[in-house]
Amino acid sequence: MSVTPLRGGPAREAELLGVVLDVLRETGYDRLTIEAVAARAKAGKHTVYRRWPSKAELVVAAFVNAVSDRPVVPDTGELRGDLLALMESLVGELARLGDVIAGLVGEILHNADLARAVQQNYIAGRRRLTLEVFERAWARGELSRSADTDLLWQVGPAVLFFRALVSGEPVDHELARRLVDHIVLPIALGRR
Amino acid sequence: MSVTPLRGGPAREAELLGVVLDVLRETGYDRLTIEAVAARAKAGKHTVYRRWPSKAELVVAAFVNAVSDRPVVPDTGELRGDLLALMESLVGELARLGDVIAGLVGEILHNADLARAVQQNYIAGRRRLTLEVFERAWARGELSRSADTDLLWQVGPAVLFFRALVSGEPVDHELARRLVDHIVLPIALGRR
Amino acid sequence: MSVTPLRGGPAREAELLGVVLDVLRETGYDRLTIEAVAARAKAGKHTVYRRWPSKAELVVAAFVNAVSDRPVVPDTGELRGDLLALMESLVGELARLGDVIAGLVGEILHNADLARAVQQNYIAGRRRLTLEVFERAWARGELSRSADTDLLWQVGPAVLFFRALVSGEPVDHELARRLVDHIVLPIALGRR
Amino acid sequence: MSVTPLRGGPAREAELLGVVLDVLRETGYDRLTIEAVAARAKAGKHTVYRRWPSKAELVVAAFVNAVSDRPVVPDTGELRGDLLALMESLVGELARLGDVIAGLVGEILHNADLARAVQQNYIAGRRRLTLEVFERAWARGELSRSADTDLLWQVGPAVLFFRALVSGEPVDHELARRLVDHIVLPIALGRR
DNA sequence: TCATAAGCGAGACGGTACGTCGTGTCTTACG
DNA sequence: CGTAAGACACGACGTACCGTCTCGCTTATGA
Repeated sequence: MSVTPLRGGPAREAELLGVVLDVLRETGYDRLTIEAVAARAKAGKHTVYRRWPSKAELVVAAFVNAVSDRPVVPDTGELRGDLLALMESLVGELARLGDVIAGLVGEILHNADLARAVQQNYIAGRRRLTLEVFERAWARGELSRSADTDLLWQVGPAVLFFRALVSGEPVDHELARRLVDHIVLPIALGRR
Repeated sequence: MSVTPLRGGPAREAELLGVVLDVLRETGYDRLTIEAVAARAKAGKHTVYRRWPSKAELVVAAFVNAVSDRPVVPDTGELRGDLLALMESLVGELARLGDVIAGLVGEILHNADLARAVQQNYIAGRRRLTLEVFERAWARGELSRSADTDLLWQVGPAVLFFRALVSGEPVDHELARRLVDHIVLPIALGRR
Repeated sequence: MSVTPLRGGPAREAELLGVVLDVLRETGYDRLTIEAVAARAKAGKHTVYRRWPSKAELVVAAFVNAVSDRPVVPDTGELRGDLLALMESLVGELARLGDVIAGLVGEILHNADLARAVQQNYIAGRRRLTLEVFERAWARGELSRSADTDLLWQVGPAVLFFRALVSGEPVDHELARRLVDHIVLPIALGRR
Repeated sequence: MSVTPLRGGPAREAELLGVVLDVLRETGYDRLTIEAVAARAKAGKHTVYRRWPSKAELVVAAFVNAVSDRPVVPDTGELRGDLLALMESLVGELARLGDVIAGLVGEILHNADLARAVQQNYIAGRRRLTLEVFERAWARGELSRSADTDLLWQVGPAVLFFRALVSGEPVDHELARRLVDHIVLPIALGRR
């Protein structure tokens, strides 16, 4: 007379996506195998295919699931503090999800659905967050009227991505600080 | 008095790498198949494997081959012109090789050899080129003494990559100009 | 209340083995290819390899399957009739399975498992059958007490094999009759 | 006007054929590889292919070469002695060339050239030898007028082949003696 | 005496088959 | 019913041989 919950249901789903992240970290996107994911999760392949029809969608789901707990907009009362907080959260995110993002990059150009998913579930959020920070600075009178914020917002993320995924240089607190103090903040404030 | 190539040797090699670029553009890294490359080049699989032991090394070779004709250092006599020329050459490169680079990104984190190859054959060259531009500007007295050139050089490439590979926004002349005029040049000159 | 076969299981198996016989007849053992068998049966290679791990075992299985419906012991009430019946069944078997047996011969010396399989699944049965015929003849008082039946039983099969597989001479009813009347029967009866 | 010997010519040829026998003995016909033969003989593949255009012809050549020193017709003055000598030489031959013959058997049915080569270079010789023995016995008055010599001559070889190549039973002096004393000689002499 | 041609070892080449593994679909048996 | 398990047709993996083909190198005259 007990209610039978849909066996595992959403919990099982999260479990599977967690396994996807693990496998991605260990082997990379190209060598990730749906069979391996199912095996490690002690699931049948059908249970995976029923939910996500392809490797790309599976990995996107894992990615979206992992970034869905969006960081709260920081509000330190000062542009520099807000920017540093944003950069720090990105640094942490890259440490956790660098592999996932790297794998997705290879697909984005050949998969419009994936491109849209990343754009809407990830980029847009980051952009929004940073623009809010700029808006608050504008309201406080900190922001230079000439700052190209639509370009400026992505300088920080872009450099972090570039170093993490392409050039292989370290991505850490010190880098975040240099980016803010030597590039983003001077441009935003309109002075060097 | 003609040089006798070792039975098609280097010529065949370039031919194969050209096919790799074609296939990459059409299908992306993940779905690139050595069998498909061999078939399209009317080569036996062994002919491919003899030269490049894995898909990753094959694609790296295609990439290195495609970028090996390095752009000459531009010298317009003015920092802005030099930076614009650098950005323009990058824009063109991304149009030609965006897919290849995207594919490589997914592997870099899991393949130290590949990371090194990209670093040495690509990143280092771009970095050198840009730093030379900064040095000439310094010699001309254009460059601010406080500019963090070691970070600054990669702002342009990073944003271009970010937009081309991740956010999917357009990468064109206008973007190159905005990057130079709104971000890189102000920081380099030390004024807004 | 019907027996549910395991998804095509045994039926598919017999189908595959039939294809093996066809291919053997057309091309011979050396040129038989597992890929060709799978293709002709519209099966994946895995479906073949799952059941038989090597070409030799596959061919043995096809052979055993083809001879598994053992001929009934003939009982004509007279030694000559029994022997003729045995020879005739052999003649037919050689017509059907000569190629298969020929292929196996090349492997028997280098494959103990195969040797045992042929010995137990084929030779032993033929031997048993013939010795029963001799026993009945003995019971009837037809058989010479000095007949070396352990050697004699294989004279017929040996000559048929020799002609079918080695010397290429015809193997037919007339040969069977000559073998019985000129060799085996005289020795068995103890008179010429 | 001397004939130019093809460098190393016949000697190298015999050497290669010797290697073929070795490889056959070790691996069997099906797994014999022209590449392996060439490698072991430190020869280029071309050197092998120049002389023998296929595996079957190569092996036939090795076989013919190995049996080309035909045994002299024994003449012990008595049918039993002659037959024993013939059988003994066959027993030895099977020990040396069983593998080669086994391999050939698998091809004979699908290769008319091979069939003819074996027939002419091997079977015919054996047959001739044995019939001569029977003729001498006839001349001496030993042979029954009713003996079917055309069939009888191959009883011995057939049983030896059958046991060596198919049933795997031992082939030795004792077997040779039993064959002569219990089968061939009684039939030949027309008494039991 | 020397080029010169042939045989040679070596091995690259375009292919085919190997035996393994992953794909995405489907079926079975269980709880 | 949703699931774990895994068979299935398919096709790519990376390796090994196929039979053809060029390479240089030797070697042995016959110009």
